[in-house]
Amino acid sequence: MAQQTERYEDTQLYKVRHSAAHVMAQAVLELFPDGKVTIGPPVENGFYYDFDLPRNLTPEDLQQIEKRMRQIVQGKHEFKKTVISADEARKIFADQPYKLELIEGLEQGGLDEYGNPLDGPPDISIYQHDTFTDLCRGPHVATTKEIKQDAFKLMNVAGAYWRGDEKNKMLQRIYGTAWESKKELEDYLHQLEEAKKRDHRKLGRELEIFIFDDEVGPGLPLWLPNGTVMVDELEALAKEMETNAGYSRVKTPHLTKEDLFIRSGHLPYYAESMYPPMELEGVKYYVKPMNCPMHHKIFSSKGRSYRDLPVRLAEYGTCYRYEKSGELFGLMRVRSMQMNDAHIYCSEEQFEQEFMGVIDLYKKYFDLFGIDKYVMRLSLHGKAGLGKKYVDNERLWVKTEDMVRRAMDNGGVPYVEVIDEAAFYGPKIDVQIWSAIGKEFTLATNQVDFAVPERFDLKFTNREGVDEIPLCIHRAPLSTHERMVGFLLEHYAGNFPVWISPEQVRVISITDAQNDYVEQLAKELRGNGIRASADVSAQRMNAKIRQAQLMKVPYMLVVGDNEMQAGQVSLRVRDGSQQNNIPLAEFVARVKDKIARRAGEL
RNA sequence: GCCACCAUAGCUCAGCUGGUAGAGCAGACGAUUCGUAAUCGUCAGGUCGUCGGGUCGUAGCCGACUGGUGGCUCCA
Repeated sequence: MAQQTERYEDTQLYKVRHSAAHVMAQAVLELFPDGKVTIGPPVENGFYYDFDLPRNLTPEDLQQIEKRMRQIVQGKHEFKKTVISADEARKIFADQPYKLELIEGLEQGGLDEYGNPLDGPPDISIYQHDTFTDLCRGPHVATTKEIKQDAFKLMNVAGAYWRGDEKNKMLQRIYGTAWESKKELEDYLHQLEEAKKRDHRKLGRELEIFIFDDEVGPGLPLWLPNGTVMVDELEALAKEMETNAGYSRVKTPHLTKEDLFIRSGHLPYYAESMYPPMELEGVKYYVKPMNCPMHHKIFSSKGRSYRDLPVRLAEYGTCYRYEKSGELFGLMRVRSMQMNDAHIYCSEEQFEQEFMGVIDLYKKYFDLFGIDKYVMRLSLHGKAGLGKKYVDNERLWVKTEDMVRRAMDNGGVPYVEVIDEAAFYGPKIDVQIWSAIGKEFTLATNQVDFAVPERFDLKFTNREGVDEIPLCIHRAPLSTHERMVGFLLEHYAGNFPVWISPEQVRVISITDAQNDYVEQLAKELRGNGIRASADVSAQRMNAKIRQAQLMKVPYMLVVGDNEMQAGQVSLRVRDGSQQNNIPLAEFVARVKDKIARRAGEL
C-alpha cells in the first residue's frame, strides 16, 4: 500500500501543476475570448482544466495552446492571491456562468468546486497572474517561472460533464502533465510507453489468451485455448480454497423469469445494467446479472436451523450485464463474465467471523499472486439515493455499515471509506487495483446484504425455536475470470508463474535427428501432469528459442545429440538462465514441485 | 450513453496535397540440419471496416452506421 510522506496538496509539484492549469486557461481564453472556464485542479501526474468553448478543440489547437503556455511561463508573472467578498467575485466573473455557480456554492457554505458538501462558508479568493484571473483557493507557485517550460506537456482533449453529472452539459477537458524538471517529464513519458507494453489487451493478443470478434459483439470475450487454461487453473484454485473453507458448490441457469428479479430488487434498482427481457408464451425471461437470487432459492429450498449456519454456496456463475458501450475496456470491463461468486448465509452473531473469513481468503490469494498495490474501500450508502439506488431503510444501512466497520477495525485491516458507492442491498468492501495504464478497478468484492434475504423470506430457526432472517454476504475474492486474467496479464506482464502458465515446458530439438525423442519427452512430461509441447519445426534452434521466449514459456528444454545419448536435458529458463545436462527426472521433480506449491519463482 | 480521435493483408505499419495498393512478421512450398532470442529463397494473401454521397476518377473528400482508443458517467 502507498505510504504517505507529505500530502500531495502541500508539495511543490502540486503547486506547479495547479499553476500550469491556470496558465493553460489563460492560453485557451486568448484563443477563445468568449470561452467559459470552469475548474482546473491538479491530478495524479498532472492537471486538467474544463472549458465550455464555442467549438471543439483540435490537436492543432492543443499544440498552439502548449506553445503559448511556454511563452507565458517564461514571463515570470507573479501569482497574486486576494480574498474578496462574494459580491466582488460576482462582479469579476460576471460573464463566467460556471464561476458564478461556484461562487454561489461557496457563499452558502454548501459546496466546494466539485459540488461536495463543505463544513462552512470558506473564504472566497482569487488568484491573478499576467492577464488571467481565476476563482481559486490555491495554493500556487510564486511566479510562472517555477513552471519549467520544458517540463510540461498537453496530453489530450476529453469530454467531461460539468460537476461530473451526466445530466449536465459536456465540457471539453484538456489534460496536461507537469513536472519539476525536463528529466522527470521524460521519465514519466517513458514510463507510459513501458506501461503500454504490459497492457492486457496487447499481451492478450500476443500470448493468444482471448479475442473479441465484431460479429460476436463488444464486451463478449472469446477465450482462446491458452486463456482457457488460465481460467481452469483459477477455477481449480478457487474450488480448493473454498472446499477448505467450508463452502458447497452449486450450479444455476443463465436465465430466469422476470418474477425472480422483481422479488430480488434487481429490476427496480439494477435494471439499467440488465439485458432487456425476452418473451416467450407471454412470460418474460432475463439473463442473470448476478447469481444471488438463485442462491437464495437454494437456501430456502429446505428448512434451515441455526445448527446449519453458516451456509456457504459457491458458484463460478456466468453473468451478463449491459455495460454502456463507452465503459467497455478489454477484459477488465465486459458484458459476459464468470464471477468467483458465493453467498454466505449467517446469523448476526456469526457475521464478524464470516466477514473476516472472507477477508482472510483475499489475503491468501493476494499473497499467492504477490499483489501488494491495492486499497480496501468501504463503500457506504448515500442519503440522497435511498429508495432510488439503495433500498429504503436507513436504520439498517447505518447498522450494517457499523458492523462492517467494526469487523474491519477489530481485524486490523486498513481501509478507506467512500460515501454513495454501496451495492443497492448493502455496504461493501471493495479491493481497488490499477490497470497498467492507470485505470482504477474493483478487483475483489465483499458485500453485506441486509435487504434481499427478507424479500426472499429467507429464514432459519434460532435456538429459541423462533424464525430469524439470516444476513447474506456476497463475495468474489477472485473477482471474475475476465477481470482477474486481465489483471494478472498486466501484473506479471505475461510472465506467469508456472502453475498458471498456459504452456509450461517447450521441448526444442536442435536437429531433425532428435525430433522423435523430443516428442517422446513432451509426452512423458504431459504424463506427469505438465503442460508441455515439442517444437519439431524445420527452424533453427535459435528461432525456436526465440518463439518460446516471446510466448513467455517458463521452461525450455533444449535437446541435441548429447542430451539424447545421455538421457538428459538442457534447461533454459524464461529469465535467460541455463542449466545444462540435468537428468529428466530431476527437471520433472522441480516443475511438479513449483506447480504443486503454486510457486511464484521459476 | 456522452465528447473527441482512429479503422489499409492474420499481426505491426507505409501509402506526399484524390490518378484505382506496399513492407516486415505470420502462412504455404522448397532448400538448409544448425548448441541458447530471428537461415535463405519462392509463392500466396487486401471489392483499403460497412453503406450512401460528392468527383471524369479516390484508400485519401462529406455523411450515417459498426468496431476500437482516450476521457466523462458507471462498475466485478
